[in-house]
Amino acid sequence: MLEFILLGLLFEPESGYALKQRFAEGATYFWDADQSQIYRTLARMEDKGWLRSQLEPSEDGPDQRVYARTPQGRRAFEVWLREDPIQPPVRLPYVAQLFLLGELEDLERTVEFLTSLRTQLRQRRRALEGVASDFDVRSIEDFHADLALRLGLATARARTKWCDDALRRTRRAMRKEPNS
Amino acid sequence: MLEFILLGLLFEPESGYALKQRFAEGATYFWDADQSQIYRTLARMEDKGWLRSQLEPSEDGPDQRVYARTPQGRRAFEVWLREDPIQPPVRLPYVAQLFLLGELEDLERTVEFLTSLRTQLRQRRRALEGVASDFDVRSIEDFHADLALRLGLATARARTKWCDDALRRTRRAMRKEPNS
DNA sequence: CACGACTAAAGGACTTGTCCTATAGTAGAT
DNA sequence: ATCTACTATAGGACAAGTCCTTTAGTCGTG
Repeated sequence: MLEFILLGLLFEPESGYALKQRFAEGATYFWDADQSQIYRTLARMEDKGWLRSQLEPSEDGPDQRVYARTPQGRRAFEVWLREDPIQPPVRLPYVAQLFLLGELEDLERTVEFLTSLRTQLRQRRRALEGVASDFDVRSIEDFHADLALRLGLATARARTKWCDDALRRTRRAMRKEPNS
Repeated sequence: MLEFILLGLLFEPESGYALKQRFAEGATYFWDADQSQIYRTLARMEDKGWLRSQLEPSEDGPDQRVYARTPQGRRAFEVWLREDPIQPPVRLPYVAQLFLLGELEDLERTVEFLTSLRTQLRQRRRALEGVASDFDVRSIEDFHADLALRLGLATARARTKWCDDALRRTRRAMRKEPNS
């Protein structure tokens, strides 16, 4: 997966270091990757012939290994792009926690949990809203970035709303059964 | 992560096989796990002293290894439950595809992609709605299961709505720039 | 009684991802 | 001069997860 994302981000040649920055900046809302993994993946991709690299002197540090897509790389990327939408494995740790929190029989703790979750969800929503606010669709690339961003936003908003509602419901349940 | 989910599901003793069924049935909306991984994880947990197991004859097949939580297991589980909500790493392959689809400069393909995605999202939504419809909150466990389910539902609904909107926007953009 | 479907457990091989550490150049502050 | 922060790459060790195969008991169907 990461291979194809890196291929996509390499529409112009860049170093592993710069690619890592790009995740930290923009791409965080659909993927994130460890520095170590990025370097290893780039190396592997070069072995496969999807990339070629060149050491280039840097102005503010040691030499950079700058990677560029090869025609094979571009082709592999397009094949991936034309695949059906790839769903991730369902893996929502905090939902698992919430689900299993039933076993504590302690609604007090559930309220605490949801309160903390609300903070997290709001943070994510605000982060996305921040990106969205200074976003101006000029190109077809921007258009797609905007679509992706809005999905994140829609998700984040639905979840914060759900969280508020869940808190209300839990507090109500607590008033009815203050013994638990 | 899986360790704690298994601890949670083992509120009563069960075999690896039965636990795998449970994922397939209900727990799919917050986690899924490979059969092979479940067995290995259970074995590891027994080594740690979180579980103990016993071979028991089965009525319809070979002997089952039935696992039960030990007091240490229960304690470890509670510690995990009391942790702050654990966010998963952001990893949305289909959003990455959509984002990078800009590089194809082919809105036709984007429409195709979104159409296919809509089918997938609707399926997930319907699956969750199916579970939700025959869901009756009787216990505090049910209450938490219901909260978790509703989060899935809210997410699924927001996403299908987003997808419909994205399709409309793309078709509109296509009429304006039919050359791309 | 042969066969397929289901129940049940488990290991091999591999990929992906994480955490930590090492190495080394550059540039500004003290 | 030295220290810190940032730029830059890379490897070791390990954890988590996937795919595939093996082994074996049970039960119903043809």
